[in-house]
Amino acid sequence: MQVSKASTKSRVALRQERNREALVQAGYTVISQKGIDSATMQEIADLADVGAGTVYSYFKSKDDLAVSVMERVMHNLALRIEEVTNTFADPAQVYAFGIRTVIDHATGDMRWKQLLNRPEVIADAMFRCMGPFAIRDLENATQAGRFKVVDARLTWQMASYAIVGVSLAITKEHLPPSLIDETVVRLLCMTGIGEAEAKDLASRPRPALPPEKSRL
Amino acid sequence: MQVSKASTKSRVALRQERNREALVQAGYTVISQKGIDSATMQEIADLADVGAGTVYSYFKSKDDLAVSVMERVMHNLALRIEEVTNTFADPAQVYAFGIRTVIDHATGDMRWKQLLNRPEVIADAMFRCMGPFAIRDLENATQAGRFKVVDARLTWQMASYAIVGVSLAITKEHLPPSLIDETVVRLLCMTGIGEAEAKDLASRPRPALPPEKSRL
DNA sequence: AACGAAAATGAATGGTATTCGAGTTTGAAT
DNA sequence: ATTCAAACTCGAATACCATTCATTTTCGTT
Repeated sequence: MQVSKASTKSRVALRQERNREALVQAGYTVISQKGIDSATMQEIADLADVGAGTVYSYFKSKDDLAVSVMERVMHNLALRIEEVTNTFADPAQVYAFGIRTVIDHATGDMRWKQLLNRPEVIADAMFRCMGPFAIRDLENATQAGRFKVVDARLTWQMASYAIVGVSLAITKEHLPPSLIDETVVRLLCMTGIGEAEAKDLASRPRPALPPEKSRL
Repeated sequence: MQVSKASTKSRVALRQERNREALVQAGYTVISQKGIDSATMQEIADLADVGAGTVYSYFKSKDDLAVSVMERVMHNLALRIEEVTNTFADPAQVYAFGIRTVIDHATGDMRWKQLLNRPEVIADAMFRCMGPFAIRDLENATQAGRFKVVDARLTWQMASYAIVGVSLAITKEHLPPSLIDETVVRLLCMTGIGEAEAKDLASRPRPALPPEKSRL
C-alpha cells in the first residue's frame, strides 16, 4: 500500500516526467535544427541525457516522438493565441487572427522550417491541437451569421493543410511572403463569408502575442 | 559522323528511354501497392529488370523516383480531365470538374491510398502537373467575372494541399466520403465566387472520364 | 539489509538506400 | 572487320540508423 512520501509522486514517476519532458525538448531542438530525417535518435537521447533505448519506453517510434514535439509546439501557440483572442467580440475575427498568426509563425520563425518538411505530421498536429479552438470559432461565427460553414471539422481540415502548403511554398521561396495577406483572405472566403467581408476581416489591426512561456 | 541508322536515336538512348519508363512503371506498381516506405529499390529494380545501382543513373534518390511516379500519375489524370472539360463553355465549371475529379480519384482508387502517405510529394506533383491547367482555368474564370482570384498560383497551392489533406482524412476514415461535395463547395468558395454559386457549380452533372490510356 | 519488479542502458541487430569498382556494351574511327 | 575509349550497367559491399534485447541499475517493500 501507499507509504510515507509527502509527495504523491514516487521518485520513478518524477524521473519519468523529467525524461519525457527532456525528450520532447531535445526532440524539438534537434528536429527544428536538422529536420526529422537528419535528426538521429542517438543525438536526441544524448541531448536529453538518457540511453538510446530508453527513448522507446516513452515513444513508440521516431515519428511518434516527432508527433509529440509538434503537438507541443502547436498547443503552446494555440494557448498564446487564445490569450489574445479571448477579448475579441467578433468570433470571425478570432478565427482570422488565429490563422494569420499561425502562418506568420510558420513562415517567420526559422525553427518551423524544418518542421514543415513533414507536412502531414505538422498539419495533423495543427488539426488536432488547434482544432478545438478553430472549430469552436468557426461554429460561433456561423451561429453569429458571419460565416456559412456547414462542417467545421472539414473546413478546418482543409485550412490546416492549406496553411501548411502555403507556408512551405513561402519558406522555399516558391511564393513571396507578401502573399500571406491574400492567403488569409482566401481562407476566410472558404468560410462562405464573401470576398469583401474577408478582406475587411483580414485587414483588421492585430494585437501582439504574449511572449513564449518556455523555450518551446 | 552520323551513319546509317534511320532513327535519330542511338541504341543507348532507346534503352535509356525503356529503362526510365520501366522504372517509373515499376515504381508506380510497387509504391501504389506497398507505399513508398515499404517499397524497396531492389524490388523496383527487379521489376523493371535493371540492376539495383542502375536506378541511380536515372534518379537521384528513392524520393526522386517517387516524385517522377507521382508526376506521371498526375499528368495522366490531368490529360484525361482536359479531354472532357475542353468542351465546357463555363471556365468556372472546368475548374469545378477538375477538383472534383481529382478528389474522387484520390479517395476512390485504392492505388492512390499509398501515394497519399507522402502528402508533400503528391501535393507538389499535383501543383506542378495540374497547375498549368488549374491556374489557366482560375484565370479564365476570373476574367469571365465568375471567380475573384487575385493570385491563381496561390489559390492553386492552397487548393492542392487542401485536396490532399481532405483525401487523406477520408481514406483514413477521419471524415466520411459524403463530405466530398462540401469539400468542392468550399474550394470553390475560396475563389471568391460566393456560396450560392459555389453550390450550384458543385452540383452540375459530371460527364464520365475517358478510360486510362496505359496501365498508369 | 536484502529482494525483486520496473526502468534504464548501450551494444548488437537488421534492413535497406546508396556507392563504387569491375565488367559490358556501344559506335565512331581505322 | 577490328579496335578502343567512353558510357553504361551491374550487384556486392558499405554506411547509416531505427529499433531490440540481454544486462545492469534503481527503488519501494519487507
